[in-house]
Amino acid sequence: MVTTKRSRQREAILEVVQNTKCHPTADWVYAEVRKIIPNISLGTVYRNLSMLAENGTIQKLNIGTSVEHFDGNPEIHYHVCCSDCGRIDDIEAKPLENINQWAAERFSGEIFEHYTMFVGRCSECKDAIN
Amino acid sequence: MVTTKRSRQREAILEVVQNTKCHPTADWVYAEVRKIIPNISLGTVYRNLSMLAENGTIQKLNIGTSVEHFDGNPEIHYHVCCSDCGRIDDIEAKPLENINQWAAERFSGEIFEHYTMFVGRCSECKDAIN
DNA sequence: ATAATAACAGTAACAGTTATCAATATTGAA
DNA sequence: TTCAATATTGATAACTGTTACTGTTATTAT
Repeated sequence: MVTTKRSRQREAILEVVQNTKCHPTADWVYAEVRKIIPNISLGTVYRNLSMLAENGTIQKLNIGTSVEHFDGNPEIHYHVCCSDCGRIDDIEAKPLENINQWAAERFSGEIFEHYTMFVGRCSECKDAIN
Repeated sequence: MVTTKRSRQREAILEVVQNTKCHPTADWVYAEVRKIIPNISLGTVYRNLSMLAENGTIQKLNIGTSVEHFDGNPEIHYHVCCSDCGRIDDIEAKPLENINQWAAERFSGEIFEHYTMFVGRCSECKDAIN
């Protein structure tokens, strides 16, 4: 039987990811968690982020770069990547389910779900221009 | 002044990418091009794929894995990734431009464009089930 | 032909991530 | 409480996909 034991490291990692809106990378989480547990290892951060994503507590995002990002909100939702500063913001809305139907009508197989990434300019960078 | 010189390697790479519908990785292209130019180097494949994507002849795709894929069709369009076999198919339609407007209404910044990746089951895998 | 230089093959370096392993921490039962 | 079983850890090596470097080769304009 495979049980799961709690660990202070995992709990700290989860707290860091849940308490930011910045859709962090493993490295960013590592730097933050080290403020709480200074000798935590990077491998532990990776291992636990994957574990938490696997069991649906958080989600792993693919934002179009080669680096993986994480989201403390496990609900699937859209994101915007600012083309000026790279920041990732949420689109506060439910995914458009009818798009799956639209795609299915144009595809010979089946459609289950979709992921959409917007590219834009965040409000801060927009303001900075003017 | 920066000129561009033709090369047999680049032309072979382009032909391989344009003559497949499989949205290949650099490694796959490398294997194919070696059938034409056996001693071509992997670095050359990467260099030219990037160059061709940069100048808009082909496009670099991010399909949600850590590996980059390429598409001989430079027009932006949607894709479906088969959750059974991993194959990537095109959705034969223009991107839904009004989605940008929809997103902009739910976001404090600006929206320029979007990328959508569908997850589904290709027709072959669908048939294989029955 | 020739000079200038873009592109090459081969290979080392790099970044992000995963795997390995002995030591440590957590857990449930005695 | 102690204690045995074992999940998790820190440290580090290994791995993967990609990029950078370097001396040589191929393309191009003159």
